[in-house]
Amino acid sequence: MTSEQFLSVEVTKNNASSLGKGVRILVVESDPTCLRILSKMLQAFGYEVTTATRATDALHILREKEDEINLIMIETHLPDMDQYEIIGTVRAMSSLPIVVFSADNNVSAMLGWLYKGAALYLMKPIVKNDVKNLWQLTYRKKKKITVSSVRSNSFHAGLAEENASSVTTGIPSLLSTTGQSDQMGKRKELEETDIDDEDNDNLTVLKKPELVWTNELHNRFLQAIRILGVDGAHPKKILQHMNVSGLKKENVSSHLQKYRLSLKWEQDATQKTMIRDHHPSLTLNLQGGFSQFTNPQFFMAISQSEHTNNIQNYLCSPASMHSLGSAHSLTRVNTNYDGMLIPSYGQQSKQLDRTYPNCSHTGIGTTNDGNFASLGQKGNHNVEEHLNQGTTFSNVGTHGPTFLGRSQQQLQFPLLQPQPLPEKEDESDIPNIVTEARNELLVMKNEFLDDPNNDLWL
DNA sequence: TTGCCAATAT
DNA sequence: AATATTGGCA
Repeated sequence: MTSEQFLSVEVTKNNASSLGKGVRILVVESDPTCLRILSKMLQAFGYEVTTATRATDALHILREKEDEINLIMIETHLPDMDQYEIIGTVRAMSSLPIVVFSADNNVSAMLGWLYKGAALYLMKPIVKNDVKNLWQLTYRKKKKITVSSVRSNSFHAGLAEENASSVTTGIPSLLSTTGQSDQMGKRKELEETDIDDEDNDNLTVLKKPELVWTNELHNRFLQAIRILGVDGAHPKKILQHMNVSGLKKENVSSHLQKYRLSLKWEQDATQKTMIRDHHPSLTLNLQGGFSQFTNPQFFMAISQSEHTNNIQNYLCSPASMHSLGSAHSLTRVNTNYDGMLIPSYGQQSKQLDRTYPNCSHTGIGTTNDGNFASLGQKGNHNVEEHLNQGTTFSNVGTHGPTFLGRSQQQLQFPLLQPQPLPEKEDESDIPNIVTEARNELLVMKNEFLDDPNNDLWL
C-alpha cells in the first residue's frame, strides 16, 4: 500500500468500506468468474487482493511475498493439487491465517479443513458479510493458528471469557485471578485438572492467586494515568483513581514499573528514529504495522468508559465505573506506528497503552448473515459439537494486556511522529499526514469493534 | 512509618 | 512473560 493509497481512504463513522484497508489477501480460486467476484467484493471493503488460480501459483506467491500478505483464502477444489495437500503445504510455509471456502457443505469436510489449520470455513456463495470482517483474523498473533471451538453463542468468546467470574458469580468484580476455577469458566471444569497435578501439597491452599491485569483493569490504570499525568502517577494515587476493591498498591506498583519500562523503550525507539532518515520505505511500514502489530485488544483500550453495549455492560463493575467516566473523557486518540496509543488532551500528548489480544484464538468464526450459507449459527452448532468431542482442539489464548517489549519490529518501524519537542513541528511533513490518516482509520476500526451490532469474531 | 522504586524472585 | 516481593532510600 502506498501512502497515496492510504491517504485516499475515506474514513467515515461506521463505514465498513475501509475495514479491510491494510490487509492484503491472497485469493486462490480456479474459477475465474468466482475469483473476479470475490476479489471485487473484497476490494469493496478496502482489502487488497492478490489472486492465483492454481495452487502452485499460490505457493509461489507465498514463497516470494509472504511479507506482503496478511491472509490467505483458498478454494477447496483446486485442479492442480490434492484437497488437503495445499493447506498442509501452506501451513508448513507460513503461519498466516487461512480461510477456506467451498460449495461443499459436508460437515466432516469442513472439520477436516479446520483441523488442518484453516481459521475459517466459508460456504459459497460468499456474500458481503462473509468477508466484511476477515480483517479481524489478521489481528491474531502470527504464530500459532490453532483450531479451537467457539463457545456456543458468542463471537466474543475472548471478551466474554475475561470476566466470566463476574457473570457466574453474579458479583461483579474487576479482579480476576489465575488459579481460580472461574478462569476456567465454562470449560471442562474438573476432569484432567486434578489428575496430573502435582507436587503441590494440599497445604498450599493459602497461596493467593496472582492478579491478572485484564484489559478492563488495565484501562482503568491507563485512565488513572491520564488523569494524574505521567508525573503525578504514583502507585497510591493510581490505586485511588482506579477504585477497584481488592487491588493492592503493590499490584499497581508492579504494573506501573512495567508500564514505565514500556514507555522508556518507546522513547528510545523514538530517539533512534529521529536521528535516522525520515521515511525509510513508508509503504511497507504501513502495511506491516497494520496487520501484525495492531490488534483488537489495543482498540479496547480506548475510551472505555462511555460504552454501553452488552459486552461492556458486564465487563464493567457498576461500583466503580462512575468514578472514572465523567470528567475526563478522551477527545482524541493518536496512534503511532505500531499501536501505541497516544491520547491527547489539548496540545499535550502522552503515551499510553500497548496491549495484546486477550481473546481466545477462535478457530471458527462465522458471520451472522442469515441470507446465504456461510457457517451460520445453526451450522455452527454442529461444528462445535464435533469440535468439542475431539481432544485435539485446544484453546490457546493470551490473556490480559501486555506491554510491548523491545523487538525487531520496533526498530524496523520508526516513529513517524516525533515526540513533542520545544521546537515547533513541521506540519507539512508527509509522514505526519500519513500518521493522521492512519490514526483515523484505527479509530474507525475501534468504533467498529465497539459497536455491538457488528459481527466480531475475536 | 510510609511511599516509591529498582532489582530480584517466582 | 507477567506478577509479586524485597530492600534501600527519602
